[in-house]
Amino acid sequence: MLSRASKYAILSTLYLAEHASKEKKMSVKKIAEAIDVPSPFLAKLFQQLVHAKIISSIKGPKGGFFITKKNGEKTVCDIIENIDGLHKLNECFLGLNECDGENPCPVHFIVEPFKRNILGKFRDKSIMEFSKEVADNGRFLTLKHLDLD
Amino acid sequence: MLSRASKYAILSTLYLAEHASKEKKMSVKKIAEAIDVPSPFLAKLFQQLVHAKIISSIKGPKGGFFITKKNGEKTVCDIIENIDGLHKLNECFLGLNECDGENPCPVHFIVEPFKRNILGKFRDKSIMEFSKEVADNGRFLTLKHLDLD
DNA sequence: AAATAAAAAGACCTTTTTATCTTTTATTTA
DNA sequence: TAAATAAAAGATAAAAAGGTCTTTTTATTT
Repeated sequence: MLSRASKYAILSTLYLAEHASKEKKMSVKKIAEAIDVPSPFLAKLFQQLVHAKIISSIKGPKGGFFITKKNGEKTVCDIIENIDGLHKLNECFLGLNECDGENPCPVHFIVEPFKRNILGKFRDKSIMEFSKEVADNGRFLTLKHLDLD
Repeated sequence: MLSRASKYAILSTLYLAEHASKEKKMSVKKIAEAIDVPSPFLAKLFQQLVHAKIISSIKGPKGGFFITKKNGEKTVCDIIENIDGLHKLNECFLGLNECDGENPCPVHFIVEPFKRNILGKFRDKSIMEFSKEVADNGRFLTLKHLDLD
């Protein structure tokens, strides 16, 4: 449904939102290590996110990435739109070109409510709100293998 | 979520279930045309499905693919398992390695019920039952651009 | 038996996605 | 102002997915 690129972008943006600010910028390398994604790949993604004004960056020593108040008003939808394109979230689960209430695929009425639900979540909550929720609930965002015992 | 290969395999198996039988076998070419998928690619997929005893085939003139009563007892889950592997249906929506009720990703509680739902549908209904449902509801299974006006 | 039709098998090609490497540019600090 | 640091930009490489082609095998029909 989502490409790995979008997933990386979402996770690292949420990570940024929680852990960085204009006063505490973070380098790609640190973020990549924290959530365990390949750092040159993440660097590329961040270029796109900066371009789309979803995150901010400053070059040079003490530089890095961070999220401004304005950035934080963007949504996860904006991330997906800029990396994968929103259609990726809307495609028919079985790949039919025309699949809607009028002409549904065999699983349309199972998939459709889910899509509406997740799209709503991604569109109606700002990244800052989303990030706050994640932090409040103590959720991890890393791809690392957690050692829970 | 599902690869194109799995989607092709599901659609064409359901198509077979509805339109072919031991008495009326169908060639790859005809099926590929009917649902508009690349026929050499479908041929490859069908090899795997025959191997997994999800569909049957006879070589030579008047040969082709069809579904026996025994075949029809298999499920869509079986198809997915043989083409993509079932894990594809179970992966975390945001790509986290460990994502469950104990340690949920930010959208886990939206995604999990949906996954249970669709997995149930794919596992508890046989291909024959599934196909009957599709036929009864007059659903189309083609990837073609339908001319509805 | 020969011709033919269809699937099986396997090699091969193309495109997309994922990932890396190198060079350039901007910023800071000593 | 030089050295160091970090992102930007762009070229390249590797892997996976998607798709095609050719040859072989099997079965049927004439």
